Amino acid sequence: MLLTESIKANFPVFAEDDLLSEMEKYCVVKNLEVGKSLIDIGEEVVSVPLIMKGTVKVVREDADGNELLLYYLNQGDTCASLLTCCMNKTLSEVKVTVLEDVSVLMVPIRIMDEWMRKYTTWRNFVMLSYRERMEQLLVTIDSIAFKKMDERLLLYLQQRSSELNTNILCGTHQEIADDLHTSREVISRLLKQLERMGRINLSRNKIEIISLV
DNA sequence: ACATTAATTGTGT
DNA sequence: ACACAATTAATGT
Repeated sequence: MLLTESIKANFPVFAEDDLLSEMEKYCVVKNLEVGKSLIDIGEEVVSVPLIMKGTVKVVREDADGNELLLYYLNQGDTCASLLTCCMNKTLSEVKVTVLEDVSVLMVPIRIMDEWMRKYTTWRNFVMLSYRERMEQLLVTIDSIAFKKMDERLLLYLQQRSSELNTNILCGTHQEIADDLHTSREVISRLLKQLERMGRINLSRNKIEIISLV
């Protein structure tokens, strides 16, 4: 009842009553605070999170613990990588950590096979999540491979502001630098340039976007 | 309200 | 990349 309502509110695509009542029956809501981990690399994927509120960060990691940002997930999103792990019954390829307190709907893996067959809306949701994530990752990979840092930063700001649907991004220059694998100074200087061009406004822990085009 | 401290940001080399 | 200065926010008194 209450759960169904919040599912509807956050994932309007799930309109089928049967699917909704099964969700109500099998899924659980998890609330996690900043810094908590949803899943780590190598762990078994027992359920897939649908984000109802908050933000998480999905990363890969190399042997020495250097993190590679894959993508952020916000309200209405789910993790494409975990979906594949789920369907192939493989261990998690990614680490998912909470960036802003989240409330997630955990969909148990065992029920998903059935839903894929039974519910068109579920299947479509999964496929769409894949497609969108794949497209976004391709753009990101292109920018890593072919673009200079100034353009990569621009793309980063664009992606984050459109994901969150806001002109104001919170966080430090250091965090951006970590995401883009560069030094804080480089980011500070590039941001300063953008500010001088009148395209953003800077203040502590905050970037206000005026125009990125 | 003021002083102290810590964190973040700016800049020259 | 490093070193240091400047600025800002947080905290104690």
